[in-house]
Amino acid sequence: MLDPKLIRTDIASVAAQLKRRGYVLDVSAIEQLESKRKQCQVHTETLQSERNAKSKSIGKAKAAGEDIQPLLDEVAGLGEALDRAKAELGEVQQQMDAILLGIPNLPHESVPEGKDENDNVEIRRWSEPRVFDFEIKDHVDVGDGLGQLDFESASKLTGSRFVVMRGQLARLHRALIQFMLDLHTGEHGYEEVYVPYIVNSDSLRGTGQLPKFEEDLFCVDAETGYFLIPTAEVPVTNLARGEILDADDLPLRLTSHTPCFRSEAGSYGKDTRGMIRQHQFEKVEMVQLVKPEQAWDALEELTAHAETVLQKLDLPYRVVTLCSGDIGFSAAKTYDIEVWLPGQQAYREISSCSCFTDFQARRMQARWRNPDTGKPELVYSINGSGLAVGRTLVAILENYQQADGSVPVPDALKSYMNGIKVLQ
RNA sequence: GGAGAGAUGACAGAGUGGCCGAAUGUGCUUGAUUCGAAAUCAAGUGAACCCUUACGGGUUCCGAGGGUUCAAAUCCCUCUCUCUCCGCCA
Repeated sequence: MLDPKLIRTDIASVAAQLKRRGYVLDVSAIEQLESKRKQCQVHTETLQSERNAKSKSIGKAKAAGEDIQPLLDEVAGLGEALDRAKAELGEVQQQMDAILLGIPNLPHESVPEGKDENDNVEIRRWSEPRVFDFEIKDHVDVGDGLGQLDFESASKLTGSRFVVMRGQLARLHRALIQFMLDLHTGEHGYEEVYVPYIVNSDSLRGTGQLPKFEEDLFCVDAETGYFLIPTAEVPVTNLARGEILDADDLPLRLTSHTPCFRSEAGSYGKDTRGMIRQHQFEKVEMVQLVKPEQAWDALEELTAHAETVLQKLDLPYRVVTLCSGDIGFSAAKTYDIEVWLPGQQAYREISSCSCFTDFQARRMQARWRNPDTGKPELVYSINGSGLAVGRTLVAILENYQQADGSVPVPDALKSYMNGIKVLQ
């Protein structure tokens, strides 16, 4: 959520910044609603103040043993007027909230101008795609050749966009999770957290998935408003919801491994082959909650932490800055890390690292106490995948494959594989 | 699943209709005292929002939501969560 004060005082500038991302702010509607809100609120609060004063005098008169009937008569019509004013104000506020919750974050000034993903800017590459001297397979064929990757069983068990892994491959998948968590906790200064995989709608509103993107989620129970998490970002960031953090605890660095569940509504026909786009996948997530002045450095740092995973696995990748038209709803700036997939002859997203400024924090009232002012102020939130485990497995299968169909275990994972050096 | 108890400020804890945004204690901040510290004394110490250039004024918040009333932390209803005991269970 944007700062309502900013929208009130400088709506032209807000509209101009939102235009960069292709969002048209309905300025006149907001201005109209705002003036109505002001009028209603002042009116309502005046009535309330009046009622409070009168009620107080009734109390005093009664205590003094005076006749309170004249005072009661005076206040008689107030209640109804107040009810009407409250109802009107509530309606206006509800409309305003609905608008505010639907406005995306302002892109950071360093975000390149652009319309869609074609305008994203590559900022660096690491390592070179390997040159193969045999006909390469994609991960589906590699996994199938190993007899350890099974989409048919998964579709029998559930439906499309699920997978079953077996044996060494299943173990490699688990090893990746272990490796990533060990790296982030051991070398990057993150605290590991275990969190619920089902969250309530308040949490989803806090990080920005609701109310706008409900169709992307799996609802567990409409009655309770419980949803499966689409990313660990939701439960982990919401740990700070409604809290006032100690300045000494910042920056707060948390990492968590969770499954992620996405309905993938609207992506019919996209990435239907293989385990690139699944309804269920594992991810190790990094979240940082920081003071505003630390935020942009923290985004660079967190992105580097994600890159380290790929470097240690020796997987070629590039980093792109998403352009103003392609950044997500809640983000002010996003770096996508894209790993090289030989099977597709393309770089594909494997991590998305974003700074949300105070956008999420305002929605969830996540604050820290600034010792300089003594006042609670909104934290800045940053998160990124470190990494998407399924896609990392895909990258390993495709990049490490050998002519005979076997796949050597990356050095960084050997200690987790109980002696297995090659998947075969 | 059954029975019971509870949810108040950073924490502990009082408060059963008006004088309660809330006693008291602890903590914290500032000042006094001290060479300094401890102890002691004094003052201050929640949040959100609105109006106002400002000074200042106002509204809301005692788990959440609804209701009764001129007036609700206090009464009524619903829900959530916590604790104790029993049952069941990974």
